[in-house]
Amino acid sequence: MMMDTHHSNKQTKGAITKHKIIVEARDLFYRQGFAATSTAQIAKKVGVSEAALYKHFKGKMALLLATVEPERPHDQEVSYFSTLSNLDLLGAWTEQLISTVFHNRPQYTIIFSESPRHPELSENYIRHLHQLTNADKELLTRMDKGQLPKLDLVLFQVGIIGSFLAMLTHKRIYEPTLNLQDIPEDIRHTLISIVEGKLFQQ
Amino acid sequence: MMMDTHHSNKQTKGAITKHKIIVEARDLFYRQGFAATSTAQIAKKVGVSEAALYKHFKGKMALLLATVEPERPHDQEVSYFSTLSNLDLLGAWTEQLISTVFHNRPQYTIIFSESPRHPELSENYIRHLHQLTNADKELLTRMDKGQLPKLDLVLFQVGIIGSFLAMLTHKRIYEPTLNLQDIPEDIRHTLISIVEGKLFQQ
DNA sequence: GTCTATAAATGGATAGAC
DNA sequence: GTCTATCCATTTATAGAC
Repeated sequence: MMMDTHHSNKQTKGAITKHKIIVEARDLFYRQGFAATSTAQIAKKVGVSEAALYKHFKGKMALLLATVEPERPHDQEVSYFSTLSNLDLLGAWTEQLISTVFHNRPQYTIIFSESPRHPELSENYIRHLHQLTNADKELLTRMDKGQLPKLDLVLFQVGIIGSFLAMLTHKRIYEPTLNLQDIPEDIRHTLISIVEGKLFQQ
Repeated sequence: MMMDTHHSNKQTKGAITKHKIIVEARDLFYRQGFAATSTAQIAKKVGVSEAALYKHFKGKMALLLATVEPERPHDQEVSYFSTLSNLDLLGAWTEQLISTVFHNRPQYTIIFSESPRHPELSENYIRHLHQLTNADKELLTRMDKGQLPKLDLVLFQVGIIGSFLAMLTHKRIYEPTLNLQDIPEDIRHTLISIVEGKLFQQ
């Protein structure tokens, strides 16, 4: 009845089904939005009955929460970041951030678009955004030492992610054929330039 | 039956009702999202029956389209912008952009969040974003002359707006008591610094 | 132009058999 | 753990009276 949520390896039949449900629900929430997606549609896509779906999740809301767990970025060693110049550190920080967001687009898109309506989601959101990577820590250290100007890193991060997701959406709308396997070069360039402060520098 | 949609002055009773419907629907779409808002809820808030609502709009979709018409920014004279230094022009451009977005938050929020799902909305979106202000034109002129680096202005604009809306949402979530009558200073500062390229400049 | 009443379909969620 | 069948509230939208 409780399923083996404490296992990360999906071995039992039930766990496999549960995982499938999460994957398909995430895809639908991402593409159609939470409210516009019905549990019937999810069940159909997974190939199970709605009743089965409700054995794995208490409700649609519990399912939403399960779909937004982002994977951690491939974090580098602290020592690596500490060797970088300010500019290179900022570049590496940005690269890591947008790479993480890009490879977890569905999760981030769902969180950013549904958070205002679902406070439960915000908790998840801050839990991840506030979890500092080594690049974050190195940035904060240098801000403390006065080597970099101080700013609200979380707010800035939110801004960068919001900007990134908006540009990706824009491109998808006007180039529907676009295959988004890699981060489009113009978007990457714009973001890196923004962070490194050379957007309108001559 | 067709109402006087060609008049901008809301004089007749029907037109007043129609305007009220748009205002209340916009507010609900903004706060709850399109899919999560029912026509019954809108009608109740306006104080009319659903049937009346459907006399003014063919369907929920037509109503959505009616809610996202942004007002034009208070555009300055070209001569004003042409006197500015590059940095001041960028500052003025950003100020005008975020001011327009801020005072039409519901419209921009709805457009940005619902566009991926509703292609009809995208047309509206590009119609407005592509409509160049005088500040836009001056920027493009200087890019052409090589006085400023060239970049995709629309994509950049989308990025700035996405960033702005995300930061506003972030603040609203973590400071629910916040009275958003003016643009929060930290957000304005972050955006201006981004555009002027002095975010991490020392 | 606005109402009441209602159609017709779909929404989330559960009971109970296997 | 999964199914069929079903409950009941809500959904968009319309018919027809006033």
